[in-house]
Amino acid sequence: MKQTKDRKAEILQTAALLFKQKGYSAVTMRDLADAVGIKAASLYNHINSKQQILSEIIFAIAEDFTEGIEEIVAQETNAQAKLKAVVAQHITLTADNPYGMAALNNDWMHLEDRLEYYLKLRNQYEKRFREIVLNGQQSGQLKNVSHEILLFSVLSTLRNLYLWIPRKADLQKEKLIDDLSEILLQGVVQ
Amino acid sequence: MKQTKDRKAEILQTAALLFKQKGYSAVTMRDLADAVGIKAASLYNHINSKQQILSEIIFAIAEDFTEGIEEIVAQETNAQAKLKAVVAQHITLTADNPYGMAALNNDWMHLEDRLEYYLKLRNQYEKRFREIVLNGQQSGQLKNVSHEILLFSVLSTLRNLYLWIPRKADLQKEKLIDDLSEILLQGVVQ
DNA sequence: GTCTATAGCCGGATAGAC
DNA sequence: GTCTATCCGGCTATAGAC
Repeated sequence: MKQTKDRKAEILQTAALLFKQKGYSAVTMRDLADAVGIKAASLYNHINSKQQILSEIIFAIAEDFTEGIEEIVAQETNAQAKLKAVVAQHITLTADNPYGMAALNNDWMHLEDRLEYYLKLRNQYEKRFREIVLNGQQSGQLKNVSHEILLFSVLSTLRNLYLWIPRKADLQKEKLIDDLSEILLQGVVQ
Repeated sequence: MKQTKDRKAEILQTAALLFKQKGYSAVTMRDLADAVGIKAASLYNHINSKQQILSEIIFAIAEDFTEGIEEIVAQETNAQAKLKAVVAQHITLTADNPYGMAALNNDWMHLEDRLEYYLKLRNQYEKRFREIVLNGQQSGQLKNVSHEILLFSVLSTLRNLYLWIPRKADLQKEKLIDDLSEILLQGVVQ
């Protein structure tokens, strides 16, 4: 009834929502089919396997992040501006696709054939982020605490945005970028 | 061969490790038995069900957190000291049981009978945390940004410690408490 | 306390009619 | 493009021997 392309997008979107709620392994093809309103066997006219669904959801986002941080690193701005740009990127990509972000964060270990490629992208992302932090410390803009703790702390918050953003119905993106950057960069104490 | 009590502790500990790696649903009783070095059927001499394993892992920690934050709230100290005490509690409990923390964070939705009790404990914890933040804002110690964003940001980092602490073989707990409190409270900019 | 064997159910995926 | 029917393998859990 529906066109293949629309239906496939609907399947991927619904799958991402279910993966967020229960995790990849706990979602069955029958669960997914029910949520879409068709029978499990019919899913296979649009996708080849459950594994392919996970892979498409994850890499659509992972590649955006990798490209985005390369642009930020290339900017001729100071470390503080680069960190704010990273915060903005996380907020923008998470707001666009919060359930996909959940899969990226929580279900990557269930990737099979493309697990190595995922790990490569993630390591590349963290390497670029680390460069920004180390440069900021060398130039005296950022505190000389362990860059590992700094990286862990900021990235933990950014990676968890998917838990928080969908609850804000009327998301004021620019305000969130300003407020969260302020908290992460300047702290919470008056 | 082994005593029931030792074996049960070994099973719970091994299960927590496997749950961290793949999530509750993707870990089979055969996986767990293999990792312990016995056959799947033998697990049932020590535990009643897979569900009971998850429940015991999660509530052992969840109750510690709930009790701990009640003590912190009751302290006669300012908001900054209370927040540092919360950071210290998270670091201590995570260092004691990092894999259990993973289950607490990622697998709680697979609780069946005791899901409501879990949600009650979690809501109580967040309520106490929110009280600390709101009091700190009213007394002028903490910035007047949205307390929701502040809470989300700090709690995201603390809840992700389980990903980071096990990688630090020679964890210097007191130093980590100082450094992470500094970053979360005072920010990263010089 | 551990084993082998197996019950009974549910998982992903395919075949073929419409 | 969706359906019914089904394969077959893997799942949790139990029975009963040692």
